[in-house]
Amino acid sequence: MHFHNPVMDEAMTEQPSQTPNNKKSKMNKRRFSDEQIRLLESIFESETRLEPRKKMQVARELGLQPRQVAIWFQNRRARWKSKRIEQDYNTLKANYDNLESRFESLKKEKQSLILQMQKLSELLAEPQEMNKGSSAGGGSEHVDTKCEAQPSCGRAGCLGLRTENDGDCLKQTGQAGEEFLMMDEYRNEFESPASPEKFYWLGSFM
DNA sequence: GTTTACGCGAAAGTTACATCA
DNA sequence: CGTGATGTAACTTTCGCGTAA
Repeated sequence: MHFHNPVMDEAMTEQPSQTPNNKKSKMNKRRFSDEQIRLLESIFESETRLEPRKKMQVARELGLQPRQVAIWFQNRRARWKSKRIEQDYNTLKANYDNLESRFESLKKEKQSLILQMQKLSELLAEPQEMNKGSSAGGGSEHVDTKCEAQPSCGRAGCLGLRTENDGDCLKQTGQAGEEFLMMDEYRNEFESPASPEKFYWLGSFM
């Protein structure tokens, strides 16, 4: 199969010059015919690079200069690459957006859990306030006076649920405080999950 | 075995032109 | 018809690789 090539007829006959001066002049640039493009595309589908022999053969078949075929393949590879980069970008962006929205909902969930915890602490603290006057009450839970001094103590052991180790509740309170502090740091750390490192770190929780 | 010069082809970027809204 | 945007053929520059001397 041979193609008539208007490009060859009108411009290439006078040897597409390499000199920049001629470039501008009368290089009557013509697009390749649909048939030529169709064949080039079908070849490109199976091989994105042409061996010199194959290039000559294709050029002969299409009625083009081997150089034209080579250039077409170069340009086609470039187009293919930029398209792939665009696709990769879209995929990554979709993944990122998805992750970000999950992160946002987890953040909200965390906030509501913290709120719940605070309310529960307050609820559990109320009976202790009432028991203050009657510490000799039969069968009542042991109330740690150190704990009363630390209303913010949110640890289970300090919520009137006595444990082996809550002898020194102050110490635990300190730890709990640090824990909340850390949570704040954590929140600040992730207020803007835009940096790749943070993004990576976040990934380990998902 | 190494160094050097050379040719070739590819990638990346640019230019010039055709086409279309 | 003129114009800006877009697509693409062709070009230039740069680099890496293979090869012969």
